[in-house]
Amino acid sequence: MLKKERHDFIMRQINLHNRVLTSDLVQLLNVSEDTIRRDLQELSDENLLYKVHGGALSKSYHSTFDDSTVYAKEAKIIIAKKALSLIKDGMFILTGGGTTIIEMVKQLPENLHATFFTISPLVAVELAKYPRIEVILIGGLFSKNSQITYGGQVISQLAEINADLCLMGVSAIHPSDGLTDTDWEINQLKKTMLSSSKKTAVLCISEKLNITLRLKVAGLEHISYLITELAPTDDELLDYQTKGLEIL
Amino acid sequence: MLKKERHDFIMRQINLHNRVLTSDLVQLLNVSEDTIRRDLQELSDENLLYKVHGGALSKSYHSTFDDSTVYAKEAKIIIAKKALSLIKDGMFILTGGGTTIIEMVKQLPENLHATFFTISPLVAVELAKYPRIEVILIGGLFSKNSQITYGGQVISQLAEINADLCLMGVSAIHPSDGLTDTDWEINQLKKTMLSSSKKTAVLCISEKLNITLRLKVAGLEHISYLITELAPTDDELLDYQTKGLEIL
DNA sequence: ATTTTTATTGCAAAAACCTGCAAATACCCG
DNA sequence: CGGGTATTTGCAGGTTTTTGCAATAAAAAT
Repeated sequence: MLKKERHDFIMRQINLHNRVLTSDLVQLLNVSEDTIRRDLQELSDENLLYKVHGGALSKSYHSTFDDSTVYAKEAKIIIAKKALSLIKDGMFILTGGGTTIIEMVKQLPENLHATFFTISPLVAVELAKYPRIEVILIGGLFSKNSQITYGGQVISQLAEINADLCLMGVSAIHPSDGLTDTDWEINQLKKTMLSSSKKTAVLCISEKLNITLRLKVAGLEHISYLITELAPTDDELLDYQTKGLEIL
Repeated sequence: MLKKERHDFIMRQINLHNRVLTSDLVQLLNVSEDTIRRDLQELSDENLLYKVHGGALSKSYHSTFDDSTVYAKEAKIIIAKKALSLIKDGMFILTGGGTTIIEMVKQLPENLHATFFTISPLVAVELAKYPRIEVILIGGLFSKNSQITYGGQVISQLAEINADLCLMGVSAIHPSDGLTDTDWEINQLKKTMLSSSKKTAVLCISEKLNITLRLKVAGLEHISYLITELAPTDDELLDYQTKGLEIL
């Protein structure tokens, strides 16, 4: 293998996973550690990556996407980890958009083998980093605010899907009012997503609990799992425990 | 064996495998290393391949990702500005993916009023920043390599569109061989895009000129505009000027 | 504090490269 | 046809690049 090809390979790995380990590259490329280290050094000299002990990191990831930009990131990672327990190899999974979902996607196990349907381009891009995941992006009008596709075309495509699990972020959830939202289009969309999946998990940080908005999406009886960053026994979740959904 | 034949052989190897090793060529062509080296040097001088230590690489196989580098970014901005002259208020525009297209989108006038169809989530996200642009993301299978949607669903949706203008990046273009590519799915896609638009503009940095890849997308007669970073009168473009397309 | 892992440095062998040169071949023109 | 010129090719040599190894330093991990 030519050196330039090795460099390209390394950069591809970095762009894909945002990081790369020296030891992995040694195996993958079948050369000595020294060679890899020198490659990383050269790429680092060219400002293409950020070299650290043990490997290298994507430059863009660390300069532009600062951790602080994602609100409540800690909480979202906890939620993501819980959601993972619902995901099994071979599943058909439908996801919405939103930062919580994206955070979850980033936590997926490297070798998960599954099929994802999504209405979020950003989720699709994240999912594409996993070699064994098949990604189907549902197209249609693109919403500037929520960065997801919506509208009749999306809904009619969703209607044809029958997923094992739907992972959905929400704007508001309430013990008796259920899921609610403010945007009519998004509302329609979420209803359709619910009916296109055998089970639905709602991912939601605790500050969205006990809020009711204008438009009703669905009652809690249509939700299978509620996932927050709190312990399932937390006081704040008491009111939800009797509603027939499983709290993670 | 004649020198020209050797050159052709080498170019075939390159177009086929995207790379070639000096040592392999020595064996295959049964000549000395020096001869091969000289051949590669000459082909490199003619801008037909990319010479590296140990062999040579296809120029089109410049791995897609290098956004932190300013690699050809200047050129892409020039291209983008030229492309803008084709875009008018009220148009229906179809775009592919790729860094050149994204760069172009970033240069759009703030208040452009138009409808964009795209198969690239990243392009959609960029377009969504413009308040008066309507964005329709065409959904389907999502390609991990090229970060665009593809497959039957995309094609059948494209078939229903009739855009005023199609803006397309390319892998390779050649005066007589026209547009070519390496991936069959992408190939199908591009063909459909061409037939879904009244006019087509090809955006392409000059290093992709005069390259032929395995699969034919379309002859130059199906292209309306060729946009590179070079002046329309540049020598490198001479061969294209007689082909009935407009060079910007 | 000790062990393990990862980095750095210098070195040497192998591979690839370049330059100049000369033999062989092809080409041109009277 | 034949002599002169130009091109092509392989070779000899010296140079550069690449790569793995060993010894040592530095950083994590325990």
